[in-house]
Amino acid sequence: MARRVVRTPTATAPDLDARKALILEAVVIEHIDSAQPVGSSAVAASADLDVSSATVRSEMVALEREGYLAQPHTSAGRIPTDKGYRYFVDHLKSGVLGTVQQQQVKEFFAGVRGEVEDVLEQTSTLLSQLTSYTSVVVGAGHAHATVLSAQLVNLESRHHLLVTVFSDGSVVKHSVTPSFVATPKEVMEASKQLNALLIGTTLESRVQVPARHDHEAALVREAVSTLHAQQPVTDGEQVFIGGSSKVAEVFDGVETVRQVLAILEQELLVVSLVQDILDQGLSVAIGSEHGYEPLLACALIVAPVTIDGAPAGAVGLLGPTRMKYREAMAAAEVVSANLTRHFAGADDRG
Amino acid sequence: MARRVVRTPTATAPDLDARKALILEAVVIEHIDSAQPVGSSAVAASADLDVSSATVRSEMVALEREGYLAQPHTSAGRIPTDKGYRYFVDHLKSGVLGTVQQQQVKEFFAGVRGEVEDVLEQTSTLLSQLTSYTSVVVGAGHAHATVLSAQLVNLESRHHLLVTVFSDGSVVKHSVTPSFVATPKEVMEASKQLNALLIGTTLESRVQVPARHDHEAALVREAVSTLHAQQPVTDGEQVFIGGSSKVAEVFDGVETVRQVLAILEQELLVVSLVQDILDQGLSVAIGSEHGYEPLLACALIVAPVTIDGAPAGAVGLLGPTRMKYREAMAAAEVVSANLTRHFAGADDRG
DNA sequence: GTTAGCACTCAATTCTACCGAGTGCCAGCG
DNA sequence: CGCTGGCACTCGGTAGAATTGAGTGCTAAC
Repeated sequence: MARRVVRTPTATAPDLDARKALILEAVVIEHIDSAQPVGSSAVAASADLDVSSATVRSEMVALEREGYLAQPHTSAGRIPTDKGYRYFVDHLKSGVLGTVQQQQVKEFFAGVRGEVEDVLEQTSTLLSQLTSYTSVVVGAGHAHATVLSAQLVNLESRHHLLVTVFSDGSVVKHSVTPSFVATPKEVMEASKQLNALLIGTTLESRVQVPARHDHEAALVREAVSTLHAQQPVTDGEQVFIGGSSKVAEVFDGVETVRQVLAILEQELLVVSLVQDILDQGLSVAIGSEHGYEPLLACALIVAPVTIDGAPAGAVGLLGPTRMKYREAMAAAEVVSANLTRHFAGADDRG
Repeated sequence: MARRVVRTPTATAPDLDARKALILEAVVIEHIDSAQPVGSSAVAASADLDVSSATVRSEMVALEREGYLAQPHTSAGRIPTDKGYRYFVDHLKSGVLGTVQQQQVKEFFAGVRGEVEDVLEQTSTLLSQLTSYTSVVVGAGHAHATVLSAQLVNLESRHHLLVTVFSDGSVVKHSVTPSFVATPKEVMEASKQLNALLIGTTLESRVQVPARHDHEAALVREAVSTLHAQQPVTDGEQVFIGGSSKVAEVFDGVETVRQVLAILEQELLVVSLVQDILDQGLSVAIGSEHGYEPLLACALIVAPVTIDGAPAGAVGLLGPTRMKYREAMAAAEVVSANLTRHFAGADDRG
């Protein structure tokens, strides 16, 4: 596991003097736009500071010495470092979505309905369409949800299904295959006992299982142990990744594309990545900040989604470090806000 | 929608004379291996026909005239056309898996357990690891499965969950949100009625719903209509795609990678693609054969999975037309056979 | 029917020269 | 003292020319 850099956004930025800040900003903006190193004359022309390119140059060497800019090679322009992007992002005035996108979001949330999973999945598609970056939508696990109902259904001979409904609306099933064939009556009885036993508990609660030796008790024991065998923290979590084809668009270099795709395949890793960033109180992790080497070329924007104030997941956007932060952050924030509102208002509507 | 070419494997191959067949085979094998046009001298050296390169050349012009080979430009070697690959595949002696892979499959199926979905998902990872191609695993929908149990659970105020268990072991949930708040007693009563009404039916059955105007009847009506609103054919189907990062490895050209990834994102399309190929009785679709233009550069290998003789899904491998057919087909077949066996034997084991 | 020989083709590679964007430095200026 | 115009220098990228070499098609001879 790579080293993790813990930092808060504010502690990082010892505030450059106004002119340096303007120059840095100009370089970042221009480089995001052109994907090319930015020269002093371009900066002198674009930013509204009335100085010559020579002055810009001398400021640039300072910025480079302080670690905000880098030079791919002598006699090329400058490109921002991760630290440079960080400064840029920390001093970014929050942007607004384009009107087209606003409309798209509005229509989407007006029309979306159905189960939570479906909504999250469609949201991930929406986000990636809004921004043309790959989106990551994480739905929180049901570690703290309580059991509303547990039911044992016989499929065939020794194969039963334990179907558990949680207070957060999630439904999970587990196979229960004891070493004996139970009668329908025994299954029904076990089902009743399971209901009595499990309702109101969470996956973390310990449950007193009957120690008797009859079939019902055996079924109940097996069902409970199967249910609790699942990892409470990670297992219930859902990840929806939208627009993975965008990876091939926004990153250059087949190898980078491959690496990023490989990361996205490991959903657990993606979840913990997003979680880490949220835990650090960040909304953007740039390059080395998230500590995963294969994602050095990436920036990850996250925005939490809450239900009744409690964290219920997050939406994220994955792009190159030179991504369009303002637009992407706006999109993530708007979508997470809409999602939060959608879930809060879900009961009151149809 | 692009034109679909329907053909059976045997009808396509008017059997080339022995020497041409050998030459074609040599070109295909060599090109799969080297990814480069194959010259006459290479063929003369490799294949065990004792002729000179000049003879091979004159045969090659014939093969080109008949559409089995193509020349990227004059003074380059030959590469196989889709038709050439088709001939090659149709005359392929079925290969065997490498011992490492055999071991891997054995260990996997010895150790795998859990719900069908989990098994399928892990299988897709396995397949892609075995072959370093992207895998597609399709689980059949439950159009013909009968309802084993239906239960209505109240989440909060007007938000209920209809949880339906099918005979194929699948569990689906649907939100039921009537315009009134029902009492716990009403919900329980509705749940009972739903059970009585739905058990034994399929999603395609029409069900007689009560026409009464009380809360129970309204709940039942809403629940049944919600359940039947789902598309029986497509909705229950599951797709698991493994190793999408392999796309970036085996295809060259960012644009191709992007297109293939974009296709893979549309899961419904992938399902119907696999289904189409199976319906044609093929096990491999090469280039234009599957009729999707963005996949012109692809070949797709499929192998059906059955439960008790009935189709229960399929496993597939997606690679470039110059993929390693023998190994990949062997992998797909072995895995599909193991999967079939796994599901057949699921009841008898733990 | 097969083959050795040969002229020809053409993508890929290498080399060279050159261009120009951009830099660092410095002397002069307000 | 900070800014600026000027200038020499660097170095990646490009364009063109020359070269290479794998591979072909053709033909005459076996």
